[in-house]
Amino acid sequence: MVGAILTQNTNWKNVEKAIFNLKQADALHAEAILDMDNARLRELIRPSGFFNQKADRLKLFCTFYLRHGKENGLKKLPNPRAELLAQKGIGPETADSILLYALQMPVFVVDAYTRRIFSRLGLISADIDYTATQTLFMNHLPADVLLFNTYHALIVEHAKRHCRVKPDCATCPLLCCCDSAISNS
DNA sequence: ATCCAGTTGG
DNA sequence: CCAACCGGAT
Repeated sequence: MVGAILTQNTNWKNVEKAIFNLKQADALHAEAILDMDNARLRELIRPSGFFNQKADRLKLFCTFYLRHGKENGLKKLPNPRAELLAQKGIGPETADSILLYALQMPVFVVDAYTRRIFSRLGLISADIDYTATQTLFMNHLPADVLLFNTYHALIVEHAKRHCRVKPDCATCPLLCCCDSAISNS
């Protein structure tokens, strides 16, 4: 859950450093994060960028998390997703990441990579929003936690290896079925 | 449409 | 050196 918040618009490598810092400080849990003064927390999570905002968001989330009785409490809520979205600093992707990766609920996580890859392939339009993209995937896949988990991870990996902003199409495994493939380069 | 911000890989 | 980074709030 900490990772889901810290990785907002940030490279995961940087998030790992921040999480490592929290572990070293024996502070990778809600109580410790809340007990820490903000200056200290900012320093620990600094590598993940946007550290002022994220320190505040982490604390707000920890309060929310404890108020509902940690993981089990969150999972038992009538509508966990709506509760998460009501928190400042938790948007659709962060909420869904928490639902899927932390609470093991079958929710498909959409990110900028998902839309970039699939719009380039020609399977969705470029301006489709988060919810519509998510609905499309969930209407065409069985609701399976492990499948959604792996599928999203593979999308991230593919975007980093080939389907970057400046794409590397030459060695792309999806070259054959992509509308936007750049012939050479 | 802008701001938030340090880190990494090319 | 600089593009890019598993977004969200205003």
